[in-house]
Amino acid sequence: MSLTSTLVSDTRDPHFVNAALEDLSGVFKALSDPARLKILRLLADSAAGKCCMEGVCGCDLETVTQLSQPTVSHHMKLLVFAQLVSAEKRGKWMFYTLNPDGFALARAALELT
Amino acid sequence: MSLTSTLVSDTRDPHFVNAALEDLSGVFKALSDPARLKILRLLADSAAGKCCMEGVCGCDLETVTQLSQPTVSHHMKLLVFAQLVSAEKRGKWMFYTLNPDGFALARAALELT
DNA sequence: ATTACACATTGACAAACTTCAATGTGTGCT
DNA sequence: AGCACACATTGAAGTTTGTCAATGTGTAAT
Repeated sequence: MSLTSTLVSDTRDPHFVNAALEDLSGVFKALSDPARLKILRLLADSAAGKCCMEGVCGCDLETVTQLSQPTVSHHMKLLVFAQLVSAEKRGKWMFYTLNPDGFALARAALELT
Repeated sequence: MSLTSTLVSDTRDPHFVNAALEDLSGVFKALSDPARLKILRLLADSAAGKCCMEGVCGCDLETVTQLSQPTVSHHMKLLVFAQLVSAEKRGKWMFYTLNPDGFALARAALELT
């Protein structure tokens, strides 16, 4: 079952509720690290006002976050898995852009108040 | 600085940005555990349609989450600290209700897409 | 081919997290 | 006073997470 499919599932079905809870905790876990939040903010800022789907490459994220290359790679893997970020390989570089899917799931889950 | 004060701060001020990032990661961390998500969902459901500010007591949360009393107490402490939940002592019981502040902060942070 | 670069993976380690048993604190009842 | 109940705190065990050095993989240039 995909992450997004749980969004439109019958939330009274215990199976879907639990699945959604698992996916949700993964999304929020991905959001729960300062380094990853900084990365997301950078991706959001770089996306604004530029031409279509440019993205930010991994090596730039190393300099911004002051983290090692394996650590950045690890963080991006989590963000992509949580569908908060999309990754696209172009030549030697990986370009990252925000993925609305994870954000939509998180936002929907926060509609409790 | 309080959690909510960062909501209305100038987000271009690096000091406030970093403070907000720290608080944010705390809120999302509080949201990143399945047991705590289940608790929040229960609080939301119990709040709907009932008379003003009744709340759910801790002992009921033990039975719902199938967790020990110290574990539930630990989770509630985190949720209250993240301002996702408000706690009120009435007699022997602690009554918990959703706190909109933490949810508002989280929602505001997700407005990146 | 060789070199250089960007990224992924592995292994390891310290820190943080989740959980519970044991114990402490406060409240209300008899 | 004494007891029972609800919750908090402490201490400990097992798991997960964040981080980096070392190494592997793939791409583009010389």
